[in-house]
Amino acid sequence: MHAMKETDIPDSIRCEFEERGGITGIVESLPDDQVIEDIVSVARALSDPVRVRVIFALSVQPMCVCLLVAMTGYAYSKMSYHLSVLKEGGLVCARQEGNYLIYYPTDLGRKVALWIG
Amino acid sequence: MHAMKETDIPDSIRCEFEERGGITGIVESLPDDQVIEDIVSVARALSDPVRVRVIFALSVQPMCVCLLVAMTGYAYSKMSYHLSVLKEGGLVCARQEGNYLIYYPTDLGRKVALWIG
DNA sequence: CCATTGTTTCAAACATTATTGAAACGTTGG
DNA sequence: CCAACGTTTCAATAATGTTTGAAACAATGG
Repeated sequence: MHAMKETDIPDSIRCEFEERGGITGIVESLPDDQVIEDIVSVARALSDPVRVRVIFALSVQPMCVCLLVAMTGYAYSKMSYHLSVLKEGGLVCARQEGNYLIYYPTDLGRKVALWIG
Repeated sequence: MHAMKETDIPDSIRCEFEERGGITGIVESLPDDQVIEDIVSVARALSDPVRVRVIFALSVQPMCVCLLVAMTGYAYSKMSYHLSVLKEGGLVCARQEGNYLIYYPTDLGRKVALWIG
């Protein structure tokens, strides 16, 4: 009879691997699903050059959409879309001032802009 | 004649905005394109839960693809694809050992795993 | 040399995101 | 109330990303 083997593992890592409790042990040491999802949504927000520029610009100073549009040359609808992705990722928010919407980074947005800078 | 106006700006930000050199000044203070692209490629690498789990797992300990496959239940080709995205983002690399490829985090990968954890 | 094992590559199907222009919404000033 | 302005929403299209299974590759052991 052949022994029941979990998975073949190269010698160089088997020992360390088993000390850590094998697959089960490692899986248990990973962050839970909610944390993973939060990381992913921030990462998604930063995974487009338009949005990275916008969040850097906003962390220099809050701006209305019309300024962002003037700065980038993009259409309003495009900018609006990207701002909404940044908002969903929790990186920016906005306050209304008269006819204008002024976007600015959240605390998280500021932290992230510092990290990646 | 109507004056040539750059863009209408709400009062609450005009002053600060002009002190910073207007659009030109702000654009100049942004990171240059290459830096932005690097940020985007790291962010893209982290913008999928599979990959976030993999990079956490690898920073617990280096693993061959077969272990990652056993750990997640994904097909080899799928895992291989995600590993290649992580590699392009500069977060992981691999060394060959006999028949096995053992993936491990780069310095950047380790830093990132610490930050986001 | 052959068969096996671990891994990658490829092309096709599929799913998610991004871009566009037009229309709608809310606020302001006349 | 009406017109103008800043902004968002929507639906259609275009572009990217992801998944799948089959085939190819490279290293190992017989």
